[in-house]
Amino acid sequence: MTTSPRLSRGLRDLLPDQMLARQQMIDTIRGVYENYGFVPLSTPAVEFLDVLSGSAGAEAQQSIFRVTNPEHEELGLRFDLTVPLARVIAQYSERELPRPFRRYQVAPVWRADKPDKGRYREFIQFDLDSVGVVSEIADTEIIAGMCDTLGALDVGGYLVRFSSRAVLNLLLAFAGISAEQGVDVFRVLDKLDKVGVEKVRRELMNGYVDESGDTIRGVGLTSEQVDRIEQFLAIKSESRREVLTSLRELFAHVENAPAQIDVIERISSNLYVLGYGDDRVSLDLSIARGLAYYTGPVFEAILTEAPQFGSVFGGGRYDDLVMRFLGQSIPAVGASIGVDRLLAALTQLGKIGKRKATARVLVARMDESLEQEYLAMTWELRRAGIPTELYLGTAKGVGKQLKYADQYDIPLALLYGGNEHAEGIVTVKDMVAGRERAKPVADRKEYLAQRAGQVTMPRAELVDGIRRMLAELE
RNA sequence: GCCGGGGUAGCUCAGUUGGUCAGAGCACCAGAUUGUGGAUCUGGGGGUCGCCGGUUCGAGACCGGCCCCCGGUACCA
Repeated sequence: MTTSPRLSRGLRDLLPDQMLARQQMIDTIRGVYENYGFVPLSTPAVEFLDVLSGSAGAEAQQSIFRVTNPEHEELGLRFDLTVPLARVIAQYSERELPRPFRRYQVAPVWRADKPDKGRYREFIQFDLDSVGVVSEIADTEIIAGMCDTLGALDVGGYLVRFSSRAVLNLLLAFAGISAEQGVDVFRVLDKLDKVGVEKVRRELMNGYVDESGDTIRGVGLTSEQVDRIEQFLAIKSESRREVLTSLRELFAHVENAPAQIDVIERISSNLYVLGYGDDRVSLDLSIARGLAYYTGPVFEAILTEAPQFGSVFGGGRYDDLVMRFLGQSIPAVGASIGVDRLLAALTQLGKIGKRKATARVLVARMDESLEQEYLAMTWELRRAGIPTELYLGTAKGVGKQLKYADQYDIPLALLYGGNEHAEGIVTVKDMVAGRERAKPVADRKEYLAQRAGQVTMPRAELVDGIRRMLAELE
């Protein structure tokens, strides 16, 4: 009896073409973050359960993967990178980790949720956070970083929308809603994009029964309270300045409103100064974010060419997350990219290269007596920084080896047999040009005779010649 | 979690009232073609018909249970 090769649901392998796409994306993001001067951090996949659990609600607890160890400690796999960051901040002194601590982290996280389209139980997050900065310059920097990252990824159009939990708290005061109800209100408002105003209104009041027969429990607000929420949500403009003006008018009599609105005004103003205009960053008061732990500005980014993928990049300020470890709050603000979700979106938009190989050159082995020549040429190219694969399979024929290059999309094949050896030359075949030129040829003999896409060059000029050909392919 | 639709070759799928129904196309491999990936032709390998049980002389098909996938919906730190 053999073992059936399989994976538990929600888990997947990434084959080389998928890994190359993911790595390319991660490298681009890392480039932006390091350009901003953030530093990398790694934490273990496994944490103590109580460390993970603190900020999570009851249903969040359910989706933690439990882990056992020989000591029978209560452990789990991390479900995000923010909680481990909070642990690190609390655990290391300022001597070891001087503040502000600005770190990036790219790593897998695990959630034992029901898998869905594009949603797995293991996925990569790429986080960017500033810890220890009260000033909204840190928030500005995160939002700008989101813009620059999406720009560098060449995602096409994008829009970073931001709002503020503090402003939403003003709304609670304005509408006479208690803090406990506020949590539910934010959760429901977060669905606005997805389900529309009408359903949100009903869910905020008495609830309803949806098309599938499910009962949606209502929050229990009065009609007057919902009216006030709708007045707030009615503040919409492509101009951040206009939104701020309207907001000040609406909350003219709400206590503390000017100070909180000043915060987002400064962020907006900073962004204008840096050239992040209304076309890329919008002040959208309907942004709430599901997470309970946000305390200040919140933001999320959508792709304007693929809005159905929802928020691909989200974050906010969470000043109290370290509280439960240290008993005191430390200001923090950050954002997280759903790498796999964004990758899925970019793949669908056709913006991801479909590389299958890292090699740019395949050295074919055509004649056993020339074995060491093949080795020598391969290492010559490698030492010149040209990614090169020496064909290691058992096929003897050139045809098989070219087919191999074809299957892996290796653009150049180096052919060196007895003929080339005798003349002191090498033959290099451009696979793409070869394919194009062979297309109209129906006759086999003619096809073979034309040696499509091939050039020869002196053996001594191998490296320069290949380099030139690769440069032309770009 | 709930509603609906599915599961037959690597992929997409056909399979009649239960009785040569283990099939097609594509892909793959080999040969035609011993130094050329394409095209063409010829040949070939491949399946626990999702799993377990039941009905039947006989089940891919019918019945029951389970698993998984897809669409919708809910949840999502």
